[in-house]
Amino acid sequence: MPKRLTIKDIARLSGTGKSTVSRVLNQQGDVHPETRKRIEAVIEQYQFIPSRPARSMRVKESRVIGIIVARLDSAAENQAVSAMLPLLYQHGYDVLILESRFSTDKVVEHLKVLTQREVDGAILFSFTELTAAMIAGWESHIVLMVHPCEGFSSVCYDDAGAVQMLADHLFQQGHRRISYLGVNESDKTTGEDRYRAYLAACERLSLPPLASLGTLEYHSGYTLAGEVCRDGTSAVICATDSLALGIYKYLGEHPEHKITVAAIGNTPLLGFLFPAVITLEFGYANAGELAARQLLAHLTHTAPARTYLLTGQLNTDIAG
Amino acid sequence: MPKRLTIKDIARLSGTGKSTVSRVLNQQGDVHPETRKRIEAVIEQYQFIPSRPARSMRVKESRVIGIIVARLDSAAENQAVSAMLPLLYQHGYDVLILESRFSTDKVVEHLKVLTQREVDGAILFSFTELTAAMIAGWESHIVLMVHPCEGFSSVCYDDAGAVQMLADHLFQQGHRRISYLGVNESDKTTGEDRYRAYLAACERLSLPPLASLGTLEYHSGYTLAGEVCRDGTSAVICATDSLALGIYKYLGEHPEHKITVAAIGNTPLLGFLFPAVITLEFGYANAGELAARQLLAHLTHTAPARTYLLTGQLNTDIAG
DNA sequence: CTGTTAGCGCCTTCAA
DNA sequence: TTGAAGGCGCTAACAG
Repeated sequence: MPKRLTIKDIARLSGTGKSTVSRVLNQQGDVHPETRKRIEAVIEQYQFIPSRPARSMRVKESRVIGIIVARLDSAAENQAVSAMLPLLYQHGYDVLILESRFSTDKVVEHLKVLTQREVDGAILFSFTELTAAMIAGWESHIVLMVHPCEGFSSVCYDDAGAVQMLADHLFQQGHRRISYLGVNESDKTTGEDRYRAYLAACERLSLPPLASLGTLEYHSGYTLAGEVCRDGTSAVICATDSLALGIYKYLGEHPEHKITVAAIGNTPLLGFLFPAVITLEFGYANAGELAARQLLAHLTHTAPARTYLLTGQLNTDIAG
Repeated sequence: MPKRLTIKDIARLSGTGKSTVSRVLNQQGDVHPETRKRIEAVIEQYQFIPSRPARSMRVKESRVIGIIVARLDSAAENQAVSAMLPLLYQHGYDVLILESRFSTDKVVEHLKVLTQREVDGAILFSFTELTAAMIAGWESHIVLMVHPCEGFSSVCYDDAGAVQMLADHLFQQGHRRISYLGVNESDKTTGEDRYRAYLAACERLSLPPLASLGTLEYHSGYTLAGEVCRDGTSAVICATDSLALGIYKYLGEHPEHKITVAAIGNTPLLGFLFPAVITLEFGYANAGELAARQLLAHLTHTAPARTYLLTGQLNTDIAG
């Protein structure tokens, strides 16, 4: 056990005082270039790393940020988190990951824990039921994902634009019976917003709407598939890639239907199993990076709250 | 800003000294029941939480543990991690999650970071290339997942037993041509161990082996499917659930084959899309919990290194 | 430009 | 059983 060195040690080793060492460590104040070199050499030689707890205690900032995901096993959230981590670590922050499972209770509980842990900031994957009141007090050091909220920074997806893009694309391909398989409107973005956009698209393109709304799971897609694959439907837009998987299962059992499937999402599996699918994906990684940067901005110079709206990208690899 | 209280404050508030408060906080030493009650009341009333940095500094233990996963988006790893988190948090540990992407370089780098952060322990999702040398020094406070290592605690899966179980099951169902779709032997557990077990099973059951080895991705399963779906093969064992997805894609395009698919893994998607699949799953959540408990054991009372070998469970919902 | 000093909040002797 | 005192490693005045 080499017993970690302290700044006092390296002060002695480089023949200076603690404060000078501290100054070069935090690159603040003026230090004579030569003394600096000398100190840096010693630091390098002994691989000295200042103690975080000691620094935290003194400075009253933990250098920790919390991330509350809805589900640890969500592909989209995972991609976003993967993009955040390197950035945050790189800026010297530790990251605590918590899971809400879409429970507002869990969120407020986690937020309380994060407060107790004195974290410097947080990134929260939000959802419909979450109200501004639940995150009150965090405005200056939190960024929301997916769901915006007045007065808070957030990075969200352009749900309406996505459905619109999908509908237009299918229309251009000649489809005149485009139905929609979605999610219950109680979910604001994935449910209501996307459904509304579908209805609007039908209106705009003068198409007869045919839709069915269920839950997020692929089971729901399978169950509801029959309701949208009829009346001469030639294409269906799915609010979610898992829903599309459900439909494909249905189509596999009902080969008489010749239907084009389009979906929002980016499970690579979907495109692999069913190459004909048309997919629109938001850049989740990109979103994560944006969120992390915005949070960092909040933490360094008090930046104003800002909302990013990410637009999707069409993905029609195989289908002509 | 209510400005956090310190133990000094609550000492004053409860009319005692700092040390007494500290004693009840750490439930150590003898404290008069009455004084204790009084202090606890104040603590409760003000929702007092002692400062972690201050405690860490004094006690020289960070109460942080690191988890290095191979891939953030691995379903199996996610399940395991989900099980660890609550346990660890519950015991007062913060958790840092890092991603290795199967790179030994990343692992040693992360391990170094964890050392610098003075974490108390770590859980590492290991893989073939990882050698004992790379994790030297961690023996007393690390637990490995998936791959065992001499002198270190680990929780692993009984790969050989799993393949054996699958083979026996298929044999009992009357299959006499059972082929194998696996992973390159350069991967010790998923590759070599499972393949060897398949060969052994063939030997034992006097069946002619027919196997093909590729990579972990489902693309590989699709590509190699043709090589194992012939010579009268009636069933194929897949080393991995993703491989099974590849086979199913192939089978979908070659309906002339009537083949039973069995696989190790538990992607719920697989069973949903192809209910006839026979699946053997290790309890990943269970594994995670075990690992967390073992690490906690190491951290509290220096427990001896120990290896857990988890056996799988057959899953044949639909298939008769 | 640099060293000295004084705590940050907590735990741990050491007396009382 | 309890309080006072000391110091963990670091930063931020404050003198030089």
